[in-house]
Amino acid sequence: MSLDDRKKVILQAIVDDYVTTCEPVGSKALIDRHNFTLSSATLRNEMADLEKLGYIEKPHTSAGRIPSDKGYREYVDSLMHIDTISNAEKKDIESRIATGVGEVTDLLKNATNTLSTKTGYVSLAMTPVLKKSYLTQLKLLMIEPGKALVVVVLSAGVVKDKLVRIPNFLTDVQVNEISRAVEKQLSGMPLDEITLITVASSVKNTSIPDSFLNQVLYEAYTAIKQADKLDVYLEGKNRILSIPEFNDVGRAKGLLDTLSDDGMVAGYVNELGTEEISEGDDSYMIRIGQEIALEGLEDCSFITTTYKVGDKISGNIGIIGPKRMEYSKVISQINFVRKTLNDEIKKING
Amino acid sequence: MSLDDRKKVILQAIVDDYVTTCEPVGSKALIDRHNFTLSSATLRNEMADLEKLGYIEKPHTSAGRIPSDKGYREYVDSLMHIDTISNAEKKDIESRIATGVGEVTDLLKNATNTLSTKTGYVSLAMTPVLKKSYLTQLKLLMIEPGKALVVVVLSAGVVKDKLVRIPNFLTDVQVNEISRAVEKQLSGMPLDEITLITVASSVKNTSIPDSFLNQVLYEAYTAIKQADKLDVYLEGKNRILSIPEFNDVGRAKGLLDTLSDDGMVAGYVNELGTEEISEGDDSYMIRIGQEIALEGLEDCSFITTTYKVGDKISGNIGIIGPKRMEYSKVISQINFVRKTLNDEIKKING
DNA sequence: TGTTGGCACTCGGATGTTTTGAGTGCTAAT
DNA sequence: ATTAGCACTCAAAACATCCGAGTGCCAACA
Repeated sequence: MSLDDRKKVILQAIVDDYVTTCEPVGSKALIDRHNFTLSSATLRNEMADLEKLGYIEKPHTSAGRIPSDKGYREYVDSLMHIDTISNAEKKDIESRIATGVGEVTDLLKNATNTLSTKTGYVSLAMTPVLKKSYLTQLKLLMIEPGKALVVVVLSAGVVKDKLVRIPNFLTDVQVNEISRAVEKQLSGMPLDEITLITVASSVKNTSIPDSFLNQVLYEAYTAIKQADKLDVYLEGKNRILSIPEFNDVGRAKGLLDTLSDDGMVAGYVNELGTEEISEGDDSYMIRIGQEIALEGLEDCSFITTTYKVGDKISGNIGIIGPKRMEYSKVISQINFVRKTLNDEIKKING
Repeated sequence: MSLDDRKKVILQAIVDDYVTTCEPVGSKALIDRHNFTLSSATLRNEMADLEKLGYIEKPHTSAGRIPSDKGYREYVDSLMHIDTISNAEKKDIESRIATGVGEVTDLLKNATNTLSTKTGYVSLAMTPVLKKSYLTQLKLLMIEPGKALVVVVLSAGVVKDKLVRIPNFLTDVQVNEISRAVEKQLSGMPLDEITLITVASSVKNTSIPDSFLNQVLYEAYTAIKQADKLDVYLEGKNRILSIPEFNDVGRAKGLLDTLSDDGMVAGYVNELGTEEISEGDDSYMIRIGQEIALEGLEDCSFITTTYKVGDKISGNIGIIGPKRMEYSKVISQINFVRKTLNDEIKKING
């Protein structure tokens, strides 16, 4: 017994109905809402089959059916047709993303914000994976005696900085000297090849005592390594509380607690990101329910896609919502956000 | 009829009990837990009086009493005695705050984090009020053709920066020239005296065409103004979901929605901050329930205190919790965090 | 006059019972 | 293979009951 066409149509209808009503759907209700040329009895038989095959399940004996993870999977893989997105909405998304932008991270913030508002779910974006990028500039900027700003510029156009302490008596001129020497040595070097040793060995023959020099270089090193860190933008966490599935404070807290651990989310998404995403214009990845290996997300789906910074560097952007989600709509939105984001990044990085 | 000593003791007992049990307290229970030399009947009379006076109220006819806002107010103003804080806890707080610190904002983040963990409530801190401070440095740093980093250093030791777009053909040397000119003109100037005009008029007689120069200066100006912005650090929002009062998703959402509007919270706290806080070592401000003019915080209390950066500049730090809160404990913690924060800031700004 | 034991009363919350109705599976007829 | 029909299930809603911590008030007492 496998999924014949009729079963597919029925499964599709069940998912569609459940998504909109959030209530288990029964044979009668299904007949009412769609004009099947079927009796409810036949439908029941088919539904019993679908259940045996694992595509739908019953919360309890005398209730309707809800899609299982496998059912959703079948749905997103081969049943749904992706929405088109109206021109008005396109305009809206474009203007939201392009507003008040100075650098790539601004775009990411805007994009997550937009996604969250548009979908009504939690959205997230990660900064580009910088490991694959290299250092283009490093500047030490004297702020006042004992304090300097390390400015790190990476190939992806990402700029990070860090305020560090330096020996009190170092002069403006000396700091400049170090700055130039380090930059000369390191610029162009891939980030993961930069070690404390390469940094330390970059400056030689200066008037500055070694021990102090090393202190400065160490700070420069940590600043570089810190720039390497993945940042996560999560938007719209509060919206979780509006989702019926999370009407229970306990559940909501479970989910929110997990989400508030940026590192954990980042790690997970990053891992996913290494999996293959086909290279089309409309490519995305979906993780449904138990497929998500994060505590508290058992009733959620995770839809991510990738954006690009230049040729090789990419990052992830996507949303987290309930399994019971209007996939077709959300996916169309994500795809358009991704497209806009890519375009805008190109504009910035010219 | 006013609050005689016995009534005060009773009110105190009611608040204490209610805070720990989260259940309306009745005459019998009160007698059981405290060894009053009173019968429950007398107690009932006294409680009826306290109710008439508005210090306590009944959720419904046949229930015990809970403190009213006025009751809490009386409690915090004259009934409670502030906890002392153990040495172990002091050490803990000190180490949490002083760990991994580079600049003042790091301290603030650590401090809010500490406060939230220690109290179990939401904690918040605001960056120093910068209006009273002045500009000490302004640097334009060429990143690549068309892009520059504006670094703004303020008297409070606060460093902010912003990546801006500049005309493509401007050279490193030209950017430096502008940078020096602007800094020379503006450094030492109070932030609120800096206007687009003062910035624009700071550079004269250069080789750069006016229209392009103006573009750069405009970006510098917005960067300065942006540095002027108050930042709010809010920590531990999730903890709200663990508070019995907010076991209801609707309420929790109301509160969280308000809190997620940083600007609104900042505005409110800032307004409060202008009110007088006495200058003792242990000074704090409490707003209880309806006294808080923010939607969704009707069942909350707001405890804030101020920290200092140098002589004149100060910022706020505090917590938001349920009205039903162990005030004495929380206040002692806030005070110690404040003290530690002040000490550490002095260390940094030396 | 303030205190106290006593008592009738209240009412939210817990517990138990009944009803309802949408849903199911199965069977026999088409 | 499809379908009408029927007996059965069970969560949720509606209704009923009970319990007890709590109250206010009164009359008696120090």
